[in-house]
Amino acid sequence: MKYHFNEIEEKWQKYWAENQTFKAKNQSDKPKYYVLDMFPYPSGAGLHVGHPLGYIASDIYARYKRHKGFNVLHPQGYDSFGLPAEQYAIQTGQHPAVTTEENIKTYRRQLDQIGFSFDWSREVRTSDPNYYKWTQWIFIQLFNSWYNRVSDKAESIDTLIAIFASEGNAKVNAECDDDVEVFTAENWNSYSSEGQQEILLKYRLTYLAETEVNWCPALGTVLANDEIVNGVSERGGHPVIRKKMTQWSMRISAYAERLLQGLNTIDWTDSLKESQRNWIGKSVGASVTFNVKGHDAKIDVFTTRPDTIFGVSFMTLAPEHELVSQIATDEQIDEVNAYREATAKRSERDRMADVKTISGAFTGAYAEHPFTKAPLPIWIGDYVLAGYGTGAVMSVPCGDQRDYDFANHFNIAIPNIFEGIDISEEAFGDKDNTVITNSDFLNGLKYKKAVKTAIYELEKLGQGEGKTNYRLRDAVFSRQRYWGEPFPVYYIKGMPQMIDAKHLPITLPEVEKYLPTETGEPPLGNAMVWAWDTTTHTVVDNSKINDTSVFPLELNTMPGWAGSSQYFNRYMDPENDDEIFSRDAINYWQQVDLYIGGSEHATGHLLYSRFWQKFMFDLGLVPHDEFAKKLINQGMILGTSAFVYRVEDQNKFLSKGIIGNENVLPIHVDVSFVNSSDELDIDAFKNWRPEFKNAEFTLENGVYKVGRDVEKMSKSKYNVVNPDKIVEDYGADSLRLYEMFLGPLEQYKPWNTAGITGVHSFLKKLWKLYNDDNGLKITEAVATKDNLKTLHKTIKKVAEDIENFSFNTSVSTFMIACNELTAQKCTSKEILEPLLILISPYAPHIAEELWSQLGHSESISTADFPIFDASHLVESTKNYPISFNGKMRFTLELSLDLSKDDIEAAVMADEKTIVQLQGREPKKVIVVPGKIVNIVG
RNA sequence: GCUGAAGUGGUGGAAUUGGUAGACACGUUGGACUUAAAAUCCAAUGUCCAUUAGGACGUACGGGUUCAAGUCCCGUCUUCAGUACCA
Repeated sequence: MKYHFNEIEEKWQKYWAENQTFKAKNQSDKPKYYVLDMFPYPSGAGLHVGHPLGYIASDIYARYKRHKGFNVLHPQGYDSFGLPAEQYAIQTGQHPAVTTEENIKTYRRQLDQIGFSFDWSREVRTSDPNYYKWTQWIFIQLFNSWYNRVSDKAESIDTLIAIFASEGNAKVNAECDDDVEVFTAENWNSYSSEGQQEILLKYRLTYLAETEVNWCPALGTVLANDEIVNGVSERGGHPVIRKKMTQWSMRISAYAERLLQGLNTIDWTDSLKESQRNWIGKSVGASVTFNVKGHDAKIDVFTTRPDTIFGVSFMTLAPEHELVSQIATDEQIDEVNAYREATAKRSERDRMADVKTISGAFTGAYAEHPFTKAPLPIWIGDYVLAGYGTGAVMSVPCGDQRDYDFANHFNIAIPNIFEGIDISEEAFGDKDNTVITNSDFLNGLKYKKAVKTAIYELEKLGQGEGKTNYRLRDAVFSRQRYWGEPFPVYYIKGMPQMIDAKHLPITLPEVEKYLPTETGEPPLGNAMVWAWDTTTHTVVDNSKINDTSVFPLELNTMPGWAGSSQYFNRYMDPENDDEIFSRDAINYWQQVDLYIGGSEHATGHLLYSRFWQKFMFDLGLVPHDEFAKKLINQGMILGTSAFVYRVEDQNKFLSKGIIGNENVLPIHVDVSFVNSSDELDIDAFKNWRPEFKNAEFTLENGVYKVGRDVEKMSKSKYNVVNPDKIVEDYGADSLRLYEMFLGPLEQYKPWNTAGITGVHSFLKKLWKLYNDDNGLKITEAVATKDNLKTLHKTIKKVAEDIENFSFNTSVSTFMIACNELTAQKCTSKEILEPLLILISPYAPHIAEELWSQLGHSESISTADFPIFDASHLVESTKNYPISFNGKMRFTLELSLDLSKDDIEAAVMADEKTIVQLQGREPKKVIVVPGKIVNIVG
């Protein structure tokens, strides 16, 4: 019988689906294990060979864990809200739900043909109302919570209201807006309901506030910081400007310290943890208050170097700083305004690109040094960012290069406070190797002591205190889009009200157009039925709005990360209509044991999810405040693009090797037109596009050679390789093995279809090990010593590889085992049966087929992983004399229960001692004459 | 600039973590089978010297530790990724 992979794979995929082989139960005698993939956004282009890489790895691990006796949860779903479906809808009028459904079908077909062991009965889709009901529910929980710094966790807003009503807010230590005023219990009780709501909004974990946001005019929406790359939008690369808008925000900053500390408790990659640490951006220092001369105004600054307080010679404010217009003098106001306008016009990108040019303006005002009372000129400059710290700095030119350059440029004094340091050329930024001088009470102190002393003195003066600052900003949660979760929010007199959770979900309304309205409202402004009736608790026609019982609903929708911030918990109990998940389900599955996904989500999804998980932990909903114990970043599979070279202004193409001094333009050409020797199929190319129909080619050695380059796989680069084709030609098992064989999981590596013949011929050889022309050739023959050795070294290596996620090397191990057993003419069932179990996580279809041929009626996935027996690896005693540097050296490979002392004694007695074999694991003893150097193993 | 990862044949990559560098695969070359091609199988394949036997060199570069270094230490260079006027 021949290896008909297409038939075999179809057969077993059908079998798995019909028998629900991989359905996980929410209780079991077995230990649980939760393996999760980052769920995909179902794009219209379908999957390319790069997408399944992580899924294959997690599938291998999940199948391995099943063999190892675990009850494995391995679900999959779709992150199905998002921009592309909406933009397609804008262009075509097609409802995003329709395109999304189509795309999901394609994805599902493509995923199924690779043979994943997903439990599809637990599928979730973020755009499904039964799912986003719970996204809305969490939003309501966040709205109804505040962050108590004393207990260091989120608490119900009711506890805060009780405190306000009994003692006011003076003693409350909460994470809240900066501008809350102090009030007493009497004040509170005298406020109107709206007044109270307005105050509470400043404390809630999700709040409505006028914030400066990243506005992308081309996309017509705001973006979170992590959605902006190099000053342009991550999607589409459109310019982004700063704009003030009223938006929902998430008070993630309340969790900054816990998000930072939590990193120490989870097994995630160092680079990813480092990214999150940088994003959170903790810095320890002090806040210092400077009085402005002749004004009531005070300037608060944050500094990490309070020890350099006597080196301050001026102040710099961000141009956008709110004090600027107040304090600028009449003489300077024109210059100041001109400068502010000039910087406002510059886009984020310009400002980032142009960091070398020093610019600024003098406000004419002076601040007062807290200790010396000396006047300090107040400048504005765009090197100070409005969005970081307080948007103002105390400038210490001798200790900070930017302040130094600014002072130099505008001829401001540069006092030196570092003993014996020359600052005539540049600032001195090193904090550890000097002593402070010219600094009154700090004279003679070193950095650490000076910082403490400075903070102590500032506190005594009431003009400063020790402070920790975080770069992490609150996350904007409103998007001016159609295809996202609607907020469960309506407005009474402009104040947001939550819809009671029992009336969820609030489903997306139908709209005629997916664009913003003519008045600039978000797309939901086009909806005709989008008002909340508080008597019937239903969404009703807008015309019924009367501001007594029917009110307008929120027009924004939630951002892409809303739906992905809790999906991993929902998989535990996805059908539950009464709760987000049952207590039993979460207590059973606890948290994700292994999460595999791309590192591009480091500061987005992975940070927001940790935030929501911690919040849900505070509410007592989940047993762990980290959602994923271990996380692995799979690398990306890159495409190998091909180029043809067109002579400038002509329809002539030069083969790669003969390009001389001509000006040629490289053009991406579809990789399917090129063979493995980089030769172009000229006819296919000519038929590709009309403009190439009459193209002329200059060949080398009779062929046209293309150029090659490794790039990200993308439609526009014509380097996409479709897994459908690979599965058709070589089978899913070959695809799975080859993706693993390509290299280490975490690494970025180029795809090269040519190499797949290696793993494919391995599968054919494997098949032949079990079958010949007469059918199955397995016998009950007793395994030979060599057979057993091959099997057990394979068991050992494969188990180690899977535990270490070194899937690439196990593929080699299988090939070696297969070759060895073929050479040994092994037909023994005793060997070949366990071998199948080893291979089945990697190549499940062929393993299932051969397994059933061996007479099993149950799926191979129910089989136990073979047990490793080291005794089969034991060699007869060997004694290798190796000449080294004129000395004799021995490497004894042995297996023994002898202690190190026994070996030592034996070797010391006689250099050529042969130690009798007695035990299990082989050991290697490195010996030089008279001395044991090392015992390995 | 800072942070992190990495640098091994023509190529993708192994190397039990200090113990025979280049496993395994692709590619290339030669051979077998075939009318022929495909498929399959066999052999060779780090570089240099040598007819052979064999020898020398070799893991980005320069030093060091060690009986022993791709692996550890110091310095230099290069590449990739993230981040960036963060006070």
